[in-house]
Amino acid sequence: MTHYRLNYLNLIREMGYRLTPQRQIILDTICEQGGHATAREVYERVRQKTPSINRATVYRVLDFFCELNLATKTELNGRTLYEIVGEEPHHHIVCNQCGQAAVVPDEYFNELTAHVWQQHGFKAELKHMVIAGVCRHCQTLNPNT
Amino acid sequence: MTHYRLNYLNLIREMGYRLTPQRQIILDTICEQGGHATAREVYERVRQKTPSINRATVYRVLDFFCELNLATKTELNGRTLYEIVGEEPHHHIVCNQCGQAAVVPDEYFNELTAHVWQQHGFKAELKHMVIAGVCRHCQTLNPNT
DNA sequence: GGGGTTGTTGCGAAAAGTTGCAATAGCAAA
DNA sequence: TTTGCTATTGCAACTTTTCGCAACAACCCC
Ligand SMILES: [Mn+2]
Ligand SMILES: [Mn+2]
Ligand SMILES: [Zn+2]
Ligand SMILES: [Zn+2]
Repeated sequence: MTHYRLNYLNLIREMGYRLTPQRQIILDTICEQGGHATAREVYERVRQKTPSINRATVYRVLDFFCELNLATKTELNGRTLYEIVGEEPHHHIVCNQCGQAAVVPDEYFNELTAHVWQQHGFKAELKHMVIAGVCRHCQTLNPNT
Repeated sequence: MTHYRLNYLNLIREMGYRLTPQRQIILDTICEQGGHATAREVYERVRQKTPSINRATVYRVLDFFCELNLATKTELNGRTLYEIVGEEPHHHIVCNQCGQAAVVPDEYFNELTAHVWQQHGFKAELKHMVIAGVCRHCQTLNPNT
């Protein structure tokens, strides 16, 4: 949140990009929101503070943050969600039936990362994965299929 | 391809859904296309055969196929791609730098599936995952970062 | 502080994707 | 073959996302 703000703003300039007020406002907005937010939610909040900011700018800045690995963009339950990247990357399991989402740690992917590295020399950079399936609760409710 | 056609068409009816000409045409079109196809590509091809088919129908049928696990919908390199599901599920590794995509087998995900099962009682149903990262080639070209 | 370079923004319009609703047409049953 | 039920489609309007381009403004240098 506020903690990362300075680091992130510095990062932008260190990478040779310009630190515009739009980028600062949008960054702050995502941080305030906390957790996942849609482009629409970010835009609505942003325009309340600064109505002059254009919708296209919000989309472009969100993509820009993803490019810098400062945020992630993920499809979850049919919604496209943005989230600020913290120190520890995390991922989600999402139930196909009830839609409930839970967090899972990055370590679950260690073996997968090892496989693609050994077999393909591919350096996986897993940011914000979504694992679809059926949660414990829905399995007991619906023990067929 | 043609091989699956009958099975798929039967599946639709066995599940209690209606076998409409639109669904057959769209299924054939994805099969002909082979591999990944965007909604737009499918729509363009479909309308050449049968211009009366509406764009909304194409989107709805594509979603319908995904619902039945007859197809998958995946974001890859900024494009939303549909693909017919074959006997063996497969996944992809995609290079963030050059965009090259390769196929990886389902077994790479076995440990991940085991983790979420043991820790969360979650039954993962991995269909068509995309693992982002840097391919071998781009690593040698660009050994920084 | 003023000036030049060029990355970014706002704007308008187009493209992509979604939705509600009335008309159509599968398909099962008679 | 005909009939009835209702899932599915086409249509049109709507929302969401993208794009090209001219105007703007960070940032660097003097
Ligand atoms: Mn998350
Ligand atoms: Mn594929
Ligand atoms: Zn559930
Ligand atoms: Zn590459």
